Amino acid sequence: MTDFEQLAALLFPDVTGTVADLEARFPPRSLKEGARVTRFAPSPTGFLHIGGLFSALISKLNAATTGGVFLLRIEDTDKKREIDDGVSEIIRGLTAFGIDVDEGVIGFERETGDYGPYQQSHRAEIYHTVAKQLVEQGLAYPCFMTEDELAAIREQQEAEASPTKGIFGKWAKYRDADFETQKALLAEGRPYTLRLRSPGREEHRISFDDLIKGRIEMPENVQDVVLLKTDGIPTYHFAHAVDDHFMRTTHVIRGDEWISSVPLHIQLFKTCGFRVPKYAHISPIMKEENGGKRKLSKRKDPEAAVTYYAEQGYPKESVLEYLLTLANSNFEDWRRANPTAPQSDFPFNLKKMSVSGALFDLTKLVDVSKNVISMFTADAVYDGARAWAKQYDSELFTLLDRDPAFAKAIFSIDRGTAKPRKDIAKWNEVKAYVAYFYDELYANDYSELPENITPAMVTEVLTAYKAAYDPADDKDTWFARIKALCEPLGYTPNVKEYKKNPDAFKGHVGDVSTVIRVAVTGRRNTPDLYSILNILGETAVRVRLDAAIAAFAQ
RNA sequence: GGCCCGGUGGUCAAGCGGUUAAGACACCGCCCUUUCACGGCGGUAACACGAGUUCGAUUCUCGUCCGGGUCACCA
Repeated sequence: MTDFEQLAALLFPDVTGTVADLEARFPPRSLKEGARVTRFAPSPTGFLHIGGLFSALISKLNAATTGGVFLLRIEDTDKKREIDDGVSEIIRGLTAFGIDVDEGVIGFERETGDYGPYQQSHRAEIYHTVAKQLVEQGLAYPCFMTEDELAAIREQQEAEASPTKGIFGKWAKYRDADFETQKALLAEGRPYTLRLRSPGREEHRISFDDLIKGRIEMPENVQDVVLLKTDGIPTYHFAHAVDDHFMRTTHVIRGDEWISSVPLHIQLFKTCGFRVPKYAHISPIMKEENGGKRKLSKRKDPEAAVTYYAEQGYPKESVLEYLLTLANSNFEDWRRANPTAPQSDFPFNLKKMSVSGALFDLTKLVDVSKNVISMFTADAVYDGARAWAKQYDSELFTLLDRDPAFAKAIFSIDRGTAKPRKDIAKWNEVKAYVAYFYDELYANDYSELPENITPAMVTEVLTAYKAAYDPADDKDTWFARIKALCEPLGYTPNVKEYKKNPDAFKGHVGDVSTVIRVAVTGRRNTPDLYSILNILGETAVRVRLDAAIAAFAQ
């Protein structure tokens, strides 16, 4: 037995299997040519970030459009930062936006697929098996440096303005320790980390082709990075190499904050004897702040959390649709050409992703969402609004739930036409939109009446209209009736005529309509009045008309 | 500071050596119209800067400036 082998046996007495066993246990996938295996690998440290959702979406799309596999892996190797409900939080966020995983973690302690476990905290045996092999081959070594020593080194490197920092060269105190020393230290029970014995040379440069950013050239990694922490848990880097190899990930899609560690990752894959996956680094979603750009921050920006969109009541389709416009700029063209096609039909292309970070534009989201909702059926609007209200607005929920047909009738106004209304961008706007249809929400002080309408005019118009009102009218007769009201009262049914000769009339048919509209809805601006009257029904209309007449009686 | 990446209207963005420099959002105006919304038409507004290369640079090269990322036993 070589010293390395003896050391490995000492370090990993519990490891019985070999890397070859793992290769057999997690064989290459039999997928059709070109199928991509992608993954979303968040750590459960808080709410799901909109940037996380974005990269999950991209990964999902890549797998889906190539007939591959999209898997969810939980990177819970840092128990300090972990939060209790972290995993559920992530899964809730993903499913809320319809991003279903093909494989991996699907719930608390629940997972599906043959390449698991998919939670890193359950994969210790796998990491240790690989680590052991690395030690046997002399590619990794135990490092007994203390936190204090490390801190001192950092300080010194800082003072010397050393361009490359970290543990390498003369700083790597235990890199070349002989077996006797190691054995003695181990016997003492000294805590240690397992470090990579980096084969890199400072003057070497490597390059790789990022699927989004293109060819990138960087210095080779020379640092003896930590592979296993003192507690035996792997660092991100080591876990990434091991997991993405044995889960047979073909395309690693992640935020571009990782780009600077790609040289390390490539080196890790190679020294482990793994094939290097393809990388695609996504630019972060940014926010504007006093003229500058910065990453959306979990702390400062409520809109960073995906829950924000659910709370506001943006349908998931809207958020996805917006994210897609950020992802592929030709998405909007495609959407115009295919207004009703499901998003999954869009031929997503990684290569068309923007290289630089986009500012998150809430205004644009609102516009996108209005378009999305305008394509919904009344039933879908009802369902969306009701589901939202159930959680966030009990008063609205009660109203909606009480009479579905009534609510759907409201949502049906102008819906399904070539030019649907676009009044609603998110469900929290629904209450205001439907308010005057419900006596519980309806309040009218007639303050919306325009300045030029006098109380006397209100009284005469309303009295006349009340007499003429016939709920059985179809739309044309209804409007004809209103026009007929005009002349006896001194208004003109012809707006153009009024504009030509404003002094000859008290007003025009628009003013008459406005009086009725305000009397019945309390608003100057509403959708089609005829529809509103119909939905309200004769009784309610008459009650409101009478109330208005009474209000202006004195 | 070292190492990377980026810089086209306010925002998202096409463009890849010769274009009147697309389009979308926002904004403004007009039209349609019983209000609003929708829709239609039109408008304001951009290649960070400086040198090269070239007959010709938004497109290529270099420099400057600006922005972002990263330099942990965090991911």
